[in-house]
Amino acid sequence: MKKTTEEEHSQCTSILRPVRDSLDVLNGKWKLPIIVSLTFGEKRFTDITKDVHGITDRMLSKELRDLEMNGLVVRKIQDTYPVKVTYSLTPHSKTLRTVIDALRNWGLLHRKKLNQDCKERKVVSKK
Amino acid sequence: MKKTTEEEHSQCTSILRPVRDSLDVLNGKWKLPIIVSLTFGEKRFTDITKDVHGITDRMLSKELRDLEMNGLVVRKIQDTYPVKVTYSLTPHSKTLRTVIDALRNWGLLHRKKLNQDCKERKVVSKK
DNA sequence: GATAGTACTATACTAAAGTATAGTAAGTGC
DNA sequence: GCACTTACTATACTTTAGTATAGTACTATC
Repeated sequence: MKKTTEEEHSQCTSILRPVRDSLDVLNGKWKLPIIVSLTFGEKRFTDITKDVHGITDRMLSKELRDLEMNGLVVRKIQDTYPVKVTYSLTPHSKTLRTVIDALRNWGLLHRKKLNQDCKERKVVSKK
Repeated sequence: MKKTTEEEHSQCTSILRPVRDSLDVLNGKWKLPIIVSLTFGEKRFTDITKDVHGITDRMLSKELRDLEMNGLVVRKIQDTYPVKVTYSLTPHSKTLRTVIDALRNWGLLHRKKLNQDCKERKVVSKK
């Protein structure tokens, strides 16, 4: 095996830095799913809970606050009676589209792979 | 605001399912950085720690085991004296390239955005 | 013989993420 | 007046992620 060069190492960190910046903002089980839900237009609190199966009110409340602070989600209060609260994406969070598409495609690929491996194992065990 | 239609909801879950499949495998602070490090060829334990700043031995050990179980990393033991252990990507984990590229680009964009917002705030505060 | 490197594991801990359950203050519909 | 909805918050808890520090068994090198 060849030794890791200085060049290679600095090339590596030039990828790692922005990747970790992204992960810092998007980490956890819920943030991206919430954003996916909001790509279909502005939604109310309970509408999001219906899309994102399994999330609790507490988590959704917390994650929406986080996303708002990071400039990825806007909270709007319409002062009708009763008060309506809606959440929507910012232009900035719409640039996450490519990330979501990539994760989606890879998720599909990964599941396919798992099924394939599973089949192969069955064939082997029949011998 | 228009009501969420059934159609929209099922379209949403068709994206959400694979995205969450991906997140289940890739979650946490370290897995993707480790994979990025290994995209530059097979590496030894300490080489990875040098790339991925801040990771502890314990975490790297655990995450490599996780990745191996998920078929994303291969562990090879060369029975030379002393024993050499190397880690490398599988063909399957190489398909993560698009995910990594997307996260990298978004990370760069996000940092740019933060700097911009920071400047604007400075201008405002000068008034 | 001392020091350093490799590839870890062990132990103990903190912090963050996530879950479960309940409650509230407002209004709507019957 | 009663059940129901909306948009949450509060409290308490468990689980997972991550950190800190030390140790081991081996070899290599000075």
